Amino acid sequence: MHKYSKQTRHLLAVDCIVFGFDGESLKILLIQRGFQPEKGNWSLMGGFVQQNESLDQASNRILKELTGLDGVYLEQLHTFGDTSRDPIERTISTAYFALIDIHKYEKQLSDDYHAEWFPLKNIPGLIFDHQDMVEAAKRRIRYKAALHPILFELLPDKFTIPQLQILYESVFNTTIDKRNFSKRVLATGLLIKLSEKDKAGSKRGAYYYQLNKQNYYAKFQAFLNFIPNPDTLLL
Amino acid sequence: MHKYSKQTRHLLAVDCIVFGFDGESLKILLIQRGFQPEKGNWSLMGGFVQQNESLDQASNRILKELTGLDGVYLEQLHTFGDTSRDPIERTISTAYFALIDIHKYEKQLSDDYHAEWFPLKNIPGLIFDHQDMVEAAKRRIRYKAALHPILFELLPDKFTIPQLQILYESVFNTTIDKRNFSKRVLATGLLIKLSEKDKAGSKRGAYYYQLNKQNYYAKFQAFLNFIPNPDTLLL
DNA sequence: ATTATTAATTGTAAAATAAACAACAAAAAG
DNA sequence: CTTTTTGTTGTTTATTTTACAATTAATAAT
Repeated sequence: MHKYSKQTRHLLAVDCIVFGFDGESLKILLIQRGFQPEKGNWSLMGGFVQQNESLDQASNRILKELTGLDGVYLEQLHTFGDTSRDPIERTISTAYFALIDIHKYEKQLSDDYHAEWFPLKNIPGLIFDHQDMVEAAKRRIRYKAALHPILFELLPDKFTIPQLQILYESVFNTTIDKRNFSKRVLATGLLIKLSEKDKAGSKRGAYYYQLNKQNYYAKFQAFLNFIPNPDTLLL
Repeated sequence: MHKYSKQTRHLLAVDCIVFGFDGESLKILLIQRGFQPEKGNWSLMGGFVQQNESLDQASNRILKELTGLDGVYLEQLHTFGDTSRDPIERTISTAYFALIDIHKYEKQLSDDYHAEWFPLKNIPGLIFDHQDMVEAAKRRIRYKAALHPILFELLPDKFTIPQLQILYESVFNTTIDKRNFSKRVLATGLLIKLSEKDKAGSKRGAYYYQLNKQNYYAKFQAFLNFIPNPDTLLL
């Protein structure tokens, strides 16, 4: 039942870039495409948008179907609409990126699905324009993480400050002074110190911290660096 | 010739939020929708994506068809994909935002087209989810302008520092100290002082400035505030 | 011609923030 | 008990940001 009867209709897809952190480096999740063309080649998790679902619903559904991941941080990135991006038939694709705690789903991913993690610095050739999507996602995650505390989504519920620092250093490909880093993150008021220690990484052990969820939401938007007195802004 | 033969096809639209600045307040451009449903009601500039054009091409074409605007700053904002956003038939729409010098096109817009400028603080009811799109565009322009010098796109080729300040103050809905503001913008190295003055706004007259295009592109990406030593980053 | 008015231009001191820098503590291994 | 390894903490300096007001240039008014 086409009401706008004269208009062309298009194929619409969703592709998901899933970031994970294993304590050493930032990785993304890839699968081998299960159908022609490019069957067997590495690909992002993608699929077509159905008639009765929103883009957000489609991205969640596709991610779950292909990896089992559910209820994770998922955010729309960009829509890729070049006419020849899919050589078979024109398809517009909206890319989403996800941030997950890599260990939380490790077993599930390798047992039930055939997804594999690849370090960002060593990504195989990807189908179509998926390489562009990954690049855009890398830029976005850096951009956003420079202003908002989203990287906590990549860590387990309990984490240590050295772990957090390694994460930041690997996302931004830099090194940060230990003293200044911990001063800085503790000053945000986002962390709650636990009495328990993580003994895995060192002899002495490092204290676990948890996110203060309340402050997390409250401070998520505090970022306008260029503008003086951001508190006086009517947002 | 449908190669992915089993898949549903969708209507795809593009909607453009055009921002302009008249020296006093930030405004957006609206038109009265020319066809049913909602004919005659205020709407963003929108249209359907054709088979043989990319999204970027579609947004440029639609903007030109409906307003005559060509070659302006246009950037993809977000894709709105709720199933019921268009009550007639499901349509996914990718929103773009544009920044233009309002005076440059003032006559053209009112003579040849029936577009009208509305101050951001006084926008009429809009069709469909266009209000959401405008809100998202406002957030994006603030976000981006806090980090990148995009607001210059809203000004004429020659502008004065007081004009620039009013623009920033109106985008961020705040007030800024004159001395600190001019120190700050001049320190960016983005401005070239001209010998000519603008006598319109005051008796004394304010010097015109121009953008230093080279520095503009070079410094556009300099923003990573959270991260120390951004120069050492491998981008 | 003098004075009044208006908006543009410019500098400095104080405060806040960020950067540089190293010693000590805790626990395990030997 | 000594060594080794990694976690934790503080101070000084430099840089950046903020707060704050007098002067200048031009026109308008008398």
